[in-house]
Amino acid sequence: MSEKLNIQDIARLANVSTGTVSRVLNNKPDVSPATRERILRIVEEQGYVPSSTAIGLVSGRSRLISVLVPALTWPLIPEMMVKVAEIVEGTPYEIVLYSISSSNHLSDCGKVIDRILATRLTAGMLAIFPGQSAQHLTHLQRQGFPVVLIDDQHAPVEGVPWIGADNRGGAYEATRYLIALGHQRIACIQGPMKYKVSRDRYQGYQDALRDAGIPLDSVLVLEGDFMPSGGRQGARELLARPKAERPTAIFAQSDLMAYGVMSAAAEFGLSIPKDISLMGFDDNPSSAHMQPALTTVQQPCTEMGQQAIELLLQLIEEPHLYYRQQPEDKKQDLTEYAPRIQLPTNLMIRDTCKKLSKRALQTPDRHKQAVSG
Amino acid sequence: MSEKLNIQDIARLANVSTGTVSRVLNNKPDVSPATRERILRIVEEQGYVPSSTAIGLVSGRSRLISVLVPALTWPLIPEMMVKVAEIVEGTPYEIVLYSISSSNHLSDCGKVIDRILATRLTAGMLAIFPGQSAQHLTHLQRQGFPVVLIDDQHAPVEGVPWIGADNRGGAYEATRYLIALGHQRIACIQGPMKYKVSRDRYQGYQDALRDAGIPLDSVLVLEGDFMPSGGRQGARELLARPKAERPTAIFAQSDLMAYGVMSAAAEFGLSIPKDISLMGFDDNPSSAHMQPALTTVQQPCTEMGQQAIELLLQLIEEPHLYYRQQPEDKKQDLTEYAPRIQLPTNLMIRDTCKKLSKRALQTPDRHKQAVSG
DNA sequence: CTGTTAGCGCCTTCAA
DNA sequence: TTGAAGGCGCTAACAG
Repeated sequence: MSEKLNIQDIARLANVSTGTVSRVLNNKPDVSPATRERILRIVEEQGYVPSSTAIGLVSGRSRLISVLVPALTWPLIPEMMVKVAEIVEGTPYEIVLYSISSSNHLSDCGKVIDRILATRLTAGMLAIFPGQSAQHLTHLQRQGFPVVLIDDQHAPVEGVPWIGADNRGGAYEATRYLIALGHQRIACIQGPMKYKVSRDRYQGYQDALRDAGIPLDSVLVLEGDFMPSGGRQGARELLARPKAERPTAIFAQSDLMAYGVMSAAAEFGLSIPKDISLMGFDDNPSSAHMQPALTTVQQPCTEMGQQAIELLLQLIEEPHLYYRQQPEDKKQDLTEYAPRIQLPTNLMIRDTCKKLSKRALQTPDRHKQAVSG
Repeated sequence: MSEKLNIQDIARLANVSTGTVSRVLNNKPDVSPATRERILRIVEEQGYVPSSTAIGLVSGRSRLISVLVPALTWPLIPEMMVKVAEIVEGTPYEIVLYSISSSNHLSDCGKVIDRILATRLTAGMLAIFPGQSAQHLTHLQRQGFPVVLIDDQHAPVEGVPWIGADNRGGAYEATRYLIALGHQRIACIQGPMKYKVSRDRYQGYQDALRDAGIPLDSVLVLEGDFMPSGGRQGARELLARPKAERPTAIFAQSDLMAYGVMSAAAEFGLSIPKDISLMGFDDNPSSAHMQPALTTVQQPCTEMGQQAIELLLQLIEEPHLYYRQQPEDKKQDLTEYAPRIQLPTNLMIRDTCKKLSKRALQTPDRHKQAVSG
């Protein structure tokens, strides 16, 4: 127990060779039941656990999985990690955590990734919201190193398995809900439009308006930064307008921005949802605890984490299901089999959206009602 | 680049033996500058990175560090992890994440820990808020496996390095602040008293009242569960009382419970801080975004993470600084050198506490003013 | 200064 | 069904 024992010690104790012990440990056939039994008993008694390092060296495969995350403090990352960790725990694998903090400049980030590949310490990688690093990752994949991406900033890349949320659908549903509540002047505070996620959510917003026959009013669309300050700033701009030009609802494309909207509303002495309705996006854990509780679109964090890690494990364990050996090319090809999984979001109706009273409805066209989607 | 090359390939390319390459790689002396230069160049050119697995096997030491965390979704854990990850990134070590989810029953947890020790996959362990598992950990430490604890549920154990926050001091300062604002009827919604953290915070509350000459009123002290529902329930009980018996301030011993208090206040149509002041504890990231922004006691997450991981790295790299070989005993002893580090908290004054208007002051004794601490 | 050799703990042929 | 032997990639003596 105290002094670490090795396979030879077990072999000696069982009066067999190390080869036999190894076979038992790896559930290989061709071992007599009696011998197997005896060895197993001794292993148990001695609390022997094989050195994963040695196994890694000799077998050439690793039982470690890289998980690359942006700052752990970023909303929803912990939610995903919980599920990922839970699933990995049920396997012989362990998670090696690589955190791309903001302080790592891009160059470092590339180095980190190169090192991950070079050392071959891990058997594969799950990259969550890799941002700028996404490009480096496709490189890994092309070298035959299994990578799965959970991303929302970029469109899926050829050949790299990709998991994401249906941001367009979520925004569509959220906007449609606001419309159903009677809102027509619905402002949209976007994220940075360089990100696919922002464009997708904006698209959903646009589509819902269009399907309801509400003309898009560009003065109601502002670009934010996904952070509270961006939401606050956008809301201030919106709320400073004369009442007739003010939106009756604000759709903040992230919960953090919604928090900023709430504080701006307080500044203006406006009450949510009485004076103005508010919709968020993400469903950060704290959103349910806001006063009033934030109505928002829940990202399927758990499912994304689960799908992604299960896919990665499969890529690692059964690469033949996905990779094809290119006869004339030295590299492997996953192109045609790279899964793209887009998971549905979930509208969380809480207390920040209110049915618009009749008298507030004063737009010319209101002949259509949204039903599609 | 594509086919992984080993130290022999480099040796061949440089026309030297593997021994020499190894010496260069490990910065050993006794290599001619010219040779060293040449080898380094080739290593660089080829993008060669030694196999950490092989190094681990031959040297008997690991470059992996276990970090044991409760659910990553628990408040403040990500904040600590960020700093831990950042520091580890500057070392040759990597983080292996073990998440003790609530689904793991205690038995499993013990198994996880036993396995960590048995496989010797990692060189040491940082355990953050290990809860019930703390007992298993002392066991590890005793086997000569470096462990550092960040804990608040239990008193430091003999021989196990321990990092914590000054919960008593934080609660003392918070209570004193409320008193300075003129509050005398200050309710305290505690965490479960089986935890040291709850007792410590309660002690701080008590001490501050005592030092201010305010008698402790037990009807103002309720036990909660650190969760929003506990805070809500406690606040409902408090706020349902006739106004004269109601507290003028509530000290919730966690931010989550403070959120519950906020929702209870809203139910009662009470405004914070106009009608009642509220103090939290922890400073969850979202607390600054609450409406109104929550005044609370900030836990030194970053510092705790930093101190803990730096200590652990030192224990791993320079065990002689801490361990003494016991001549007659097979085990090592760290008892007398186990550091106990208690870090100060930080009062974050925001918008949920208000100076009590004079007319509300109607208690008999108000002769002392708190100044100690 | 540099090459050679013997393992680290294990798995995997190849014989027996 | 089992044992013996040869590495996996690297480091650490020990020679030269």
